[in-house]
Amino acid sequence: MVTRPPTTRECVVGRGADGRIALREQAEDGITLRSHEVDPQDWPQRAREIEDAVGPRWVLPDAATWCPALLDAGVVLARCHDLRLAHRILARSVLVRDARALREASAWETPEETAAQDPQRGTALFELDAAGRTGGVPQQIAEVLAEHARQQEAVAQSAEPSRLRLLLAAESAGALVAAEMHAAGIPWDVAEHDRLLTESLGPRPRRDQVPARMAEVGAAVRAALEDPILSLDSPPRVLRALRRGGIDVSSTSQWELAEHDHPAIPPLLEYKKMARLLTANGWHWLDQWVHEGRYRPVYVPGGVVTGRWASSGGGALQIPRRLRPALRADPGWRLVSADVSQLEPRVLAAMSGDRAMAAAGAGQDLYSGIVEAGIVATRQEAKVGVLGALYGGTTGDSARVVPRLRERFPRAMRLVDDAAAEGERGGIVSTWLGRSSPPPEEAWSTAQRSSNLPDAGQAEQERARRSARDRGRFTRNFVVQGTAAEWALSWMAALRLALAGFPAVPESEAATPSGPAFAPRAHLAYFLHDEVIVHAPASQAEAAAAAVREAADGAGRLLFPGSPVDFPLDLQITERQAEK
DNA sequence: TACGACGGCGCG
DNA sequence: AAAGCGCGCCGTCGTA
Repeated sequence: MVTRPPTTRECVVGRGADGRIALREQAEDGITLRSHEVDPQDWPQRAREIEDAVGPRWVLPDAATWCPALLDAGVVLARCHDLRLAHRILARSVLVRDARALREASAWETPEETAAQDPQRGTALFELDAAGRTGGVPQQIAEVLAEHARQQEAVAQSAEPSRLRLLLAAESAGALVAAEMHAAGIPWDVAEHDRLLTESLGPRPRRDQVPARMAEVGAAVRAALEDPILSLDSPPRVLRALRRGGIDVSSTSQWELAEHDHPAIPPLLEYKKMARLLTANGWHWLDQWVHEGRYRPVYVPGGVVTGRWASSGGGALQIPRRLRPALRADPGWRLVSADVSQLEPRVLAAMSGDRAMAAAGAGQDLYSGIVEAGIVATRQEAKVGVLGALYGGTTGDSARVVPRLRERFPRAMRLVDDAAAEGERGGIVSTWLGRSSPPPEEAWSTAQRSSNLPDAGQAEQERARRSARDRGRFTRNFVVQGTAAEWALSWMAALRLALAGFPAVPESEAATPSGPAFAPRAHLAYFLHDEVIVHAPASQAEAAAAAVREAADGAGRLLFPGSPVDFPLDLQITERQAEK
């Protein structure tokens, strides 16, 4: 029997005395092996040494605070535990049997998301607020260690330690990915973007002027409505003008406008499209968010209650499809773009163990599979029905199709129906790995209770029932959307590690500094719920594509061992994104 | 003048 | 076409 000396598994990071950075290297069982402090200017180098020598799990107060400076110095951490994100999950997961200690550590209860980040701002490691905290969470090493201990205890005593560990690892990997993607940026072709804008709107006008084509189209609307000074940017005024012109609409939304036949309608719809493009992704956006050929949005991991990412500034999750051609690889590089087909219904099939639903999607388009199984007549019906099942559709086609799905996919439908019922009762639901939905607000519960009292009026009862159904639709979707987010995080986490193992390509292939810490190798560049884009040297594109596929298979096996559900990808290697 | 609500629309 | 879920961002408008 050989006893090996304990090896470092974790390195806890915080602030020490006199502005120094404190490190605690710990063994598997939490025993401290080494405790030291470094000066801030030595920190990236020391982190690199520890990373290379040990490859620990880095326990960080908040990866969003710590990673930028490390990445600036070219240091990439392979694994971390983000205490801020983990706290949010554990403090309200129903799998945690006793979350009191966590909830009492109120300094870790931070707002849902960070403020929009000024893209010009530097990445100073520490900007202390009045309470001596950075990024809203405590940084002092003693408090960092205390929180880490609370979290480990909470997980160990939970009903499902292994699931929660997976969730926290995935969430933390996501935090690293977000920091790295922000540092790397998305390769963006400014000239192509400008060309698309000019094509649609006319050439870039002088400051605050309306682009020429847009002005023409606006003039056509005013002429058709015989209102020469009408402001088209004010829905109420446009609505009044439309009604004066004899067009009976109740709003100015495009789908309602599209139903009417009037000479003002086509130019108005076109104007609205143009205005949207100009204000959301026009030249001003380009100036603000794209620098040196890179678009750097601010991702907010865990920013949505379901666990999806949000974004803050730059509109990372809303890039219009028509601008996709501006996404272009560097010369000699490629974009490896992949999205998962019907991620949410597949996740539902897997988590519910619904074999019929798994079979419908096996190796093919899930909606077509539903048609082939004779459940509905058309792919469109299948899609509307499935979306209705996931979102709680009660009208039109989905109301007609959902009962048929309930008959043929009873286990899948029971899972979402149960989640809805739980939500309507005011209960809490959880994702596959244990992220729990927020409890109802106090006002909601009060309204539900009072509507049950004998003297409650008809209107009050109806209002309460409607808000119960609203909440039911939220919890119905929460379990699926949240589990899909977990699948996507697992996918990215595996992919990230695989790409980090790619060799750096020779200098000649590295046209522009690229990738995490600007190593010239394939790296993640974009993520959107069920889609990733890898920016890869041409020589690594095929290998990156294989890694994307393997990571997707791996995510399925990790979350749903033994499940027959597959997660097929639509994958393309291109120099420029297609418009789609 | 500042700010939140809201309409509208982009994304999954 | 939207519907049924989750977002962010822009501009307007009413109110403080």
